[in-house]
Amino acid sequence: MITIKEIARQLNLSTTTVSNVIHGKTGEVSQATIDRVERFVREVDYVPNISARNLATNSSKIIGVVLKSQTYKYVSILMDPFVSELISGIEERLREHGYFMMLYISDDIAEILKHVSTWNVDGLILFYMLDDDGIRVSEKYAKPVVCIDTYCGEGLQHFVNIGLEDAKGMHDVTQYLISMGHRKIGFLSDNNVNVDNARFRGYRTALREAGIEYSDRNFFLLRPERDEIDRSLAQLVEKARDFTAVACVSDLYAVLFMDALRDHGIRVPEDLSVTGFDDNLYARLHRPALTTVHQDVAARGRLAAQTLIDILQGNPPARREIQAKVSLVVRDTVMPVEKIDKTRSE
Amino acid sequence: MITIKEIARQLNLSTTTVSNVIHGKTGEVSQATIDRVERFVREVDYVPNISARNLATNSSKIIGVVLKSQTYKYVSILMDPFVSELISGIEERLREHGYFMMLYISDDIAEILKHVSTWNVDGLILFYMLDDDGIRVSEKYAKPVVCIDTYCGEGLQHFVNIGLEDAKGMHDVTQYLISMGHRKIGFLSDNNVNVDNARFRGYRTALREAGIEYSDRNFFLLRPERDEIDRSLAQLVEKARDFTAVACVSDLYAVLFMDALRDHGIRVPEDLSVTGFDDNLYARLHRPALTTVHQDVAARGRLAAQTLIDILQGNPPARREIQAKVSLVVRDTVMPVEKIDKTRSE
DNA sequence: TTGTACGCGTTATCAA
DNA sequence: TTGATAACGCGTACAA
Repeated sequence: MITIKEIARQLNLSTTTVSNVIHGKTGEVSQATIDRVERFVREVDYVPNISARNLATNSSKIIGVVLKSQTYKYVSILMDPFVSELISGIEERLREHGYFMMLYISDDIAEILKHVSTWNVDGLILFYMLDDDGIRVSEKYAKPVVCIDTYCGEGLQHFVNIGLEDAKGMHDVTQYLISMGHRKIGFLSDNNVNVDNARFRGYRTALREAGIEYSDRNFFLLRPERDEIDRSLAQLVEKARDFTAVACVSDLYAVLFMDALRDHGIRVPEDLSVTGFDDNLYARLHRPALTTVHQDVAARGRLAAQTLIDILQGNPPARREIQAKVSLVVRDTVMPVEKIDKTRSE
Repeated sequence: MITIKEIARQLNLSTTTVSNVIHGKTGEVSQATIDRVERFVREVDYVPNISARNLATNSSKIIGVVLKSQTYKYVSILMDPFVSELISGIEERLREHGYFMMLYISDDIAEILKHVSTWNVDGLILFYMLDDDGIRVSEKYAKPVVCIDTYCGEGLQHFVNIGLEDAKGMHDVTQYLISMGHRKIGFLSDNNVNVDNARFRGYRTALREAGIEYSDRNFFLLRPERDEIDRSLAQLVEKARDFTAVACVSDLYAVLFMDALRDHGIRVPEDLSVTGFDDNLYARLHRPALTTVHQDVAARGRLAAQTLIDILQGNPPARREIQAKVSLVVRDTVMPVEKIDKTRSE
């Protein structure tokens, strides 16, 4: 691998001049030398040594993408289609701007912070980090941080969050169910904090606006742990017999729930209407195709990366909370309630 | 961030001694200083600067994972569940051994090679690279390379490939179809080279062993391009009326095909038996659940990473071609042919 | 317009 | 048992 020093020697120039030409600081270099250097650099296929450059500039061109490894739903968090799509968007935008992505998958915040500082990472993108972890990062780490789907509480004032219209999306899809005549509408999730809570609030608001009463029985709480999920689904299927529709917090849960329903002889949408949230591959591949709330995940990834790059270049966004748009996608899992009552098998 | 030099100054020692203690080269250091240094290092939370270390050792702890971005099937190659799972396996094993993963997604081999040499990457994992690209990498790049699903031809003698029992898997599932009485069995794929060709050969072998004749009409060639796929699927559905079973080259295609069948009123498995290959989430989530060939993708990712680490530590594997095991998974998309004949709706 | 010389943090080779 | 000191390749202030 050829070095700047060697190029300078062969061209009978100083390393400064060569370096200046390579970096386009050609204000004080004669056109003749510029040409000479540029031609030679191309010829010998010069590639800078990033380690040396990082050492000299006290920076890296690395953006750390931090994922918590703990997950019930998949073997690895990388297998969550949401995460994959997000990363693909982040990666694309970072690459366009000459940054590199380093993935940190761990539950141990201390370990992550160690890596981040050994590599002298220029900025961080955090995904779905809970409040206290975020605060620990924020204390130890002075560089720009962009979060995704993290409802940043106090103490994270200098974080930027790339959120989503969670409440609006769930409100719209619930309202759609109501417009189809449904009044006994359940909400299915595995928790009720952060993103899930925002979606729940959208659901509640839609009910309230329509004058429909809510009770705790409406909450379909799924236990997602590997050895609990089947039993939990079976219970929720039984519970569903008292409802005409269930709005699920995610497409994955909607699909799992629909399959459980089918296994117990309850047809979707003839016996029960079901909706999802996210509009990922599951929603599109499943039959009947899922009525759901669309979000453009890759675009959010790009947005997160872009926001971080902007901050690094001295252009912080106007607001600390950015919300990406959602839209309702009507497919085949919702039926008007009058038809349901007619065909109901019980 | 505290440096070795600073530690040495505060402790009234030389950087050499501090560095030696940190690296456990304590053969020639007194116990007293060892303790003193170790305590201090822990106290000030010393973290090495990787850039400086890489510069000094002329190596990095980075493994490059190279993916070709070109893909019809997904927005980004990262969204292929196979790729996600593979990466998760690679990442896990690399992290366990103190290596870091850097993802390179591009179609431009030259660009990838440039990145690889700027970062002074210690080794490379290539996924599904075609022969000529592999050769170009091999020429410019002297460090260890492990391929995944790349049928390495000549000129890639120093590459190791982590393959799969593709032929055996397809042979077994085809044989299973035959054992259920099927004789009119199609093979669905979008090409017939490399992995797909190996699977095709397994299919052919099973037919031959059973004395079943094969003609080009048996090949269900899918056009996967975004604006072609629907028409292509419709044609294949029509074609399927002359068959009792179709063995698909992948779960994704099996699922897409089954949905197209359903949309055209052909039931699976009552009217047509369908099988897949890979046993990913699609196969498990789809209803009817897909009969398919199981492979443990994450395990292959770990194996690839482990093989590369072994090579880096001076323990190259005995064989250049390693084949991971597969096994048949019987679920609900295959029916004995006699039942099909009875219920056939045409 | 070009060149010299030093610092970045670490490792490694010697010498003490 | 420990310590100077020279690399590693690059960027840059300052000098010429």
